Amino acid sequence: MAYDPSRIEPRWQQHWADHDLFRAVDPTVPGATDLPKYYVLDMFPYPSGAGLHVGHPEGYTATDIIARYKRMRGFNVLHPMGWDSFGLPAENHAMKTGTHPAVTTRANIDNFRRQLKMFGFSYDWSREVATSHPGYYRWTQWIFTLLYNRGLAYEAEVAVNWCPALGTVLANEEVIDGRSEVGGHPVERRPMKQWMLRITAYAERLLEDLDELDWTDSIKDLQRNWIGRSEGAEVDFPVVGFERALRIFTTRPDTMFGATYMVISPEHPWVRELTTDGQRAAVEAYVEEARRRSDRDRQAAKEKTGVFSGAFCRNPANGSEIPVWIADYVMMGYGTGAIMAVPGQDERDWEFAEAFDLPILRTVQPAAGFDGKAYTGDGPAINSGFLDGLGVDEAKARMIDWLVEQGLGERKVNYKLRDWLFSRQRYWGEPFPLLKLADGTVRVLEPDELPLMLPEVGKYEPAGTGEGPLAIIDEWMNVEDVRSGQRARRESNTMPQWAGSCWYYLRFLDPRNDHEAWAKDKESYWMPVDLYLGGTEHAVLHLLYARFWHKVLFDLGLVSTKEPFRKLRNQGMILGENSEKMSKSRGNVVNPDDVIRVHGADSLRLFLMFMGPLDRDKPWSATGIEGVHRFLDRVWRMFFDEEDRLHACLTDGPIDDDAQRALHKCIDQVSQMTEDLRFNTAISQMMIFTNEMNARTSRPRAALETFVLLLAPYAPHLAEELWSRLGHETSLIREPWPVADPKWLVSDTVTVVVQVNGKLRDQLEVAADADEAQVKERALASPKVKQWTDGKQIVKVIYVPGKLVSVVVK
RNA sequence: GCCGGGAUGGCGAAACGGGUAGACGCAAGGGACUUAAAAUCCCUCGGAGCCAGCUCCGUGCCGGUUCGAGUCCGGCUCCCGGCACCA
Repeated sequence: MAYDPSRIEPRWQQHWADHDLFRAVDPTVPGATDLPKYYVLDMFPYPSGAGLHVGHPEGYTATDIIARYKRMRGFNVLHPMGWDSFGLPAENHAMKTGTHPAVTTRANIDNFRRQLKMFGFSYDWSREVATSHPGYYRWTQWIFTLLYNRGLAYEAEVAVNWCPALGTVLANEEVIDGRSEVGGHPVERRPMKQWMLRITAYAERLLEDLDELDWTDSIKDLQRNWIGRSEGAEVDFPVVGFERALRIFTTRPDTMFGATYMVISPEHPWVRELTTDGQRAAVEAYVEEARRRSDRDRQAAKEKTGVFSGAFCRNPANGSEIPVWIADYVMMGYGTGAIMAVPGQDERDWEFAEAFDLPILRTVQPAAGFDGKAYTGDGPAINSGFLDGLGVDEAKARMIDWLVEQGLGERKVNYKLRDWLFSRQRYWGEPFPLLKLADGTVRVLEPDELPLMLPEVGKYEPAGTGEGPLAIIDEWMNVEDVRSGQRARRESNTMPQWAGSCWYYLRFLDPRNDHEAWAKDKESYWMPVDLYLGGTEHAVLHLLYARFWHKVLFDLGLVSTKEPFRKLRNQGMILGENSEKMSKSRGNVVNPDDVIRVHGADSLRLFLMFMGPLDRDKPWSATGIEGVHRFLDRVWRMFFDEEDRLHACLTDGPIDDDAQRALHKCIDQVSQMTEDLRFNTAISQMMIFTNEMNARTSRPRAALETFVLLLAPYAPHLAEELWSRLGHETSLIREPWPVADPKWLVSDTVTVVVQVNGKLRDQLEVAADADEAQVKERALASPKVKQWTDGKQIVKVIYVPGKLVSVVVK
């Protein structure tokens, strides 16, 4: 009987479930905290209608290997799974078919769960959560009230992507080149009242605390760039003929003597006042045009545009009067929405100055040989009064000191990070837990009023007014507030999909708690997440939002760690066989159901890990999976003969030295590589061991048993089957992980290579403890070496113990 | 443009305090077993040279450091991801 996963796998999955072997033991259970804890988490999926494709389980397999490995190493492992189940696809489906998104979502979740279970992942399914479940979103709403009460949630008029044809607001991702992704209708910017979260208040901490995290540098860099900290100064430029001064932000206060004009954004609140009558018509036309253009259009335009306001400012550095221009290359959302333009040292300003014939003055001496336009490098200040001769850094510091002294400005740090637009004009999301009372105040709901349930709606289309489908459910929208006795209106917007995923890792700690979002003692035991694995696509938004919420919860004393995810890794993408991204339209999607039917879950798990390094993109290969399947066949045949009996080659008694060396090398390598998430090479090591044993007519049973334990995290079904057929009556889930004995890791002899002038000329087998003189002597005596040294002068002989002898001749 | 990451056989990849380049696997070719096929097992498998023992070349390109460079340094090219008029 050959290896047949379809007979083995369902049985062991059943066994694990029946014996509840993956349950994480809560710290409230006596004795639980004697064990060290390990929290290993996957980024939970959105349960789409298409089901899993092979990309999903790549990361899940990696975390499952770690979860199983850590259990064997004696950890109390928390390894949960859930569903990020609010979201657009189910709502779009509802618009087409009228099916309630909850119904679609439930069916999709059932399908995802079924597929995940086929892989034999060791999730603690008793902790499953879904963000769209009222028992979950009740607490999402509660966290929103915490944010609100801290002043971190506010309503503001912000320019959003309004699509008149679709009658709805679109997210930035849904707008392609100024048109709607769906239907290709024009999209315009339109100010609308929206809920915002003040993530910018945490910008500095979100940046600083990255340092202590075990994340890859590339992800940290992505977040750092996104936060975009820059140091500089805010400076007041008095407006000629006005009582007021125009405040600008600059990172180059040292170049102030070279500021030859000013620019304010078309959205700047002073545009109207600063504009002179003579310029009014031109300015109004320009501002109107800028308003119509989407951000994307504005950014795509290469040519600088702008218009003179008619007003002048006085440059505080040198007293000169400089014109104030209005141009859309300055954005209202950053700094003060106004700049001093220094064309001599800024490429954008240079371009604008050239286009509109404005004066250019260099205030930094360009490096010798510089023949470009704006010079942004370092150099001594020139044409800059008291700064002349100073380098850029020193001149900046001196200028800021002077500005502060004169009361003209101050040191200032700015961030690119913007506050988080937190409302969506959608149905399938968390309703905002608040009431807008008749007296104009807002009351957030108390915990005992939650959850605020989503009402049933007749149709899922947007209201057409820019509001979501909830806006027209009159009996839900307009209520009497029992606590204040006032008439009140609810919020018709819902929260974005990011909301639920901001804190799910906390709910997993205490998923069935009806009284609080999580119990404090459970939180302090399990947190932080020790390993978090997911795709790079969430490198910025999800991870930044979750960190933000976590820090707020930390400030409120509700969590015990500053950061939620101690170690973060990203899995790469599984590409189609043609090395293109898998997609239905490309026809290269691989369905795990099919693969498991043919090869079994263990083969698929193993192949996903064997393809290459975890973090790299890798193309699928139908023959590749046959290869690992063959490996598992060979493992099987290492134990059993054709009649399905334990192989006659299996020998009892002590393990011979060769087998010991092979085994302990395998233990050593697999342990290290598993720990380092280098699963591809760990599997290679297991293949090497198997090849070696299969070549032998005597296979020490004790060595093979130990090998089964190494295999267990990777191919758990097969390992359990082997373990039980070797006579063990209990699952190997909690068998101790083998430990390599160092004495079998060193051999008596080592191969030393001999190089002459850097080229390999011979290899010597020498005793591991041979001394240097002895090895050198043998190397020089070798005929193959002599061939290259005869008649030459030996200049030097280098010896690297146990590795090589390098002979230098002339 | 800026910030990351990458480039090694026909293919996926190994080599991670500089020290035998190509482990392991796939594909391919040859052989054994078989009436035949599948499966399995064995052998070959970077390129070139009177393919025997051997020599030369070879890790995207050009230089450098070193006894010795896939690995370190300087300068490029191409590919992937992110940001993008952020003052």
